[in-house]
Amino acid sequence: MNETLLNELNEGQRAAVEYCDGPQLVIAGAGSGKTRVLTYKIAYLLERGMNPWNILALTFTNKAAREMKERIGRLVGQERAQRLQMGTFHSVFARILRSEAENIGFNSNFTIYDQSDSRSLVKNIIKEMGLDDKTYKPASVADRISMAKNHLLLPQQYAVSSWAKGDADAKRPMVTHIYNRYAERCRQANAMDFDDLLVHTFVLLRDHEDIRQKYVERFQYVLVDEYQDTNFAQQEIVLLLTRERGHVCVVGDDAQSIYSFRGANIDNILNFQKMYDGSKLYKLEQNYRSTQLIVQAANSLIRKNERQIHKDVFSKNEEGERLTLKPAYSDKEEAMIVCNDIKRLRRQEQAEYSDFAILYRTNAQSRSFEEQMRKDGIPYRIYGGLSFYQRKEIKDVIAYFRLVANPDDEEALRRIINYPARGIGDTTIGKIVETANLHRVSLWTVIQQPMVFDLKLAKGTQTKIDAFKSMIEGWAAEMANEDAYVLGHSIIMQSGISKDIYSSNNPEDLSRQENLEEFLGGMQDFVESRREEGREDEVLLTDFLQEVALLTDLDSDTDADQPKVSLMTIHAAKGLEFPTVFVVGLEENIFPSPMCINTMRELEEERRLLYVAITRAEKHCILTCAQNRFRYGRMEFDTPSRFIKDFDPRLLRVEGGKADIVGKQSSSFGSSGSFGSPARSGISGYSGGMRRNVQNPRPVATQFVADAKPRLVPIRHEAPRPQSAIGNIGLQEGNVIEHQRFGIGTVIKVEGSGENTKATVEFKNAGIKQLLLKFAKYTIVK
DNA sequence: CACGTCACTGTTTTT
DNA sequence: CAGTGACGTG
Repeated sequence: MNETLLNELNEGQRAAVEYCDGPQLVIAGAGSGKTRVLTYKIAYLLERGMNPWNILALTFTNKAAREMKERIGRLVGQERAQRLQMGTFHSVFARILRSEAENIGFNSNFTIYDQSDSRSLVKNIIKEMGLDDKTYKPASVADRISMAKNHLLLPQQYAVSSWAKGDADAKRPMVTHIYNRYAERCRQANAMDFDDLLVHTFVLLRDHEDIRQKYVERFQYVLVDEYQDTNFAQQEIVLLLTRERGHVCVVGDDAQSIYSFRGANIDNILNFQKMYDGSKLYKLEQNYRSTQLIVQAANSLIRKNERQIHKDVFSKNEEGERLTLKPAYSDKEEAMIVCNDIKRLRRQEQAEYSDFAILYRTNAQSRSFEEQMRKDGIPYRIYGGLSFYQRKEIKDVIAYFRLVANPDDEEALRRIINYPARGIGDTTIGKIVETANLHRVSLWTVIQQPMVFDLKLAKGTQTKIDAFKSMIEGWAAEMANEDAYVLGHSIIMQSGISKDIYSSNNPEDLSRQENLEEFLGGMQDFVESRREEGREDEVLLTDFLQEVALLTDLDSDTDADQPKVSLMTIHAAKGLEFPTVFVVGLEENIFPSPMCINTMRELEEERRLLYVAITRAEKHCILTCAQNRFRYGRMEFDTPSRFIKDFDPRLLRVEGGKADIVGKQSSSFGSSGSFGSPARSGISGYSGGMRRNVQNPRPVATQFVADAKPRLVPIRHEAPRPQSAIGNIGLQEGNVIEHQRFGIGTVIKVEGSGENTKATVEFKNAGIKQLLLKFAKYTIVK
């Protein structure tokens, strides 16, 4: 088995897979089979006898983890693969923090604040402190706090650090106090933000040697994917887990480090070898993805960067064609050019719509393409942007859930205490907040015992609050008995949300109704899936919330519909590949982003971003730029991006004879490669809760079915199972089934008997699943 | 306290 | 052009 496995790798990959005795850095050029090395390495470790639960693999997205698990499962069997410890830093450590919560003064039901919760809390604090929100812009302050946490600077340390000095110089001396208050408020609310998941993990492991030992013991081998995009906190956590044994393998490509705005530090990968004594470096340089000319063009671009680990990425695929730059007069024309190319290539090369991706720097750029594609009848799917879970009606519902699970959750409480309107207004909330702050307790504590905290309210108001309080308490009491779907349904009905949303039929409300039903359907799926997987005891509202908090819509990708053109930001395209890639909006003021042109470091990151975009392409890579663009509600003039001159002009064809756009050789600040350059610093699991149509933030014309009278999905009290009870008799290997949600799949294995019969099924689109037949809803096709 | 209107402002990427 | 906040009215 070992041999077969290794034979499918090239020499460099194989060497990287086989070395397991010490710290290891794998620099994997774009398209060089990075994921392949990781999956085979894990399979190799398993084959050598390591237990799957002793292997920790940290990925950048949940989706990547899921896919990798799946691929490993094909190599070594699904049962073993399922027991691997695999996920994002955030999801893996959130789980650990829940089980260790008491050790750091939290309750295991803690809420995870998303970015908008954080910002809103920061904003409230700024207001309460009487600071001017022009000097203290909530978003920037929140970002700064986030950045501090990524560097493991706790409030006390922050206060005496160079950061606080910097704030003082910038006439914002109070940031440190805001940070301090923010941390206290999170604690009172039994809440952690995304960054806290890392900070608290670090503190937990640092301050509790016994606990650290426990996890060192558990995670005998640690692998980190996309290491170039880890931040200081993540680096330190990995170090705490691996420093003795040194069984750590990090994989990444410094040329693809594009998340510094999130605290990612390219030095992590550049300095890995200094951090771990005796570490070995492996380089993967053969690109299997793209044609030669695409690889060469990408190389010519990235050469202009100063800070990088040298490598020679090459391709032995066909030579292919040069990059093409297609200048347009306007953003509108840009969209037309792209759509026409899609139609043309589809005809010429019998390509599917799913073979195309349109990549842009900012989400806002998707608009003109959407419009054009709708006009042309081209099916498309937008990734990212305003996700399903960020929509108002969904966030409202989730806020109720959150409050029921964790009544101390301040942001959830503020959000819904008066939604739907129940006569508890700003004045009242202000009083509650004031009292809570005075006594350093949560808002809920005050509401529960108004006398104790001397909260004075009008009688009428007090009655309303009491009603609200008992409503929440009522649900909380049911939380352990009812599954998430049943409880969620009654919350939506009883809270008045459904009444509010279903009271009118204007188009906006109609779409809110659909979203709500979608969401409820997703909860139902969640509960049923877990039952089918034999996890009957993990179907509660708290389980659902934990799932949902860290889910992004990139994760819910399983819809098997027709092929569609993909539209997304370049950041979201990391790790993906497409036969044809359009990189659009190559203009100054967009790409590089005007926010990122002040330092060499920033500019180099923008250039890496373009590098990432280009290297997503397998066969065709087409760049576009527009001369005029509709922005801020007016037409604006743009010039072509400076990066265009960075390409070797022999590798870039400009359409329409505007050859002057490309450079003869490197020029100007930022594109200086070997010439004198300006001063620089240094050297320089469950597969997707919402499985349906959770995408496009703006309605897509085609998909709105005229459902005469949309109404809340009627509740089912007892999961009906006759269908499957009949169905599973005689189900055996090789059968093809059609599952209610997963679609068509082939039965690979049937085990157990009677009540507990379990089948392993490989679905065409949903991957491999284990189903408890008692609950599964399917019919046998063959 | 709720709701409507008006003016302003700010625009990057996301676990 | 949106999304937000301030302000006034019912």
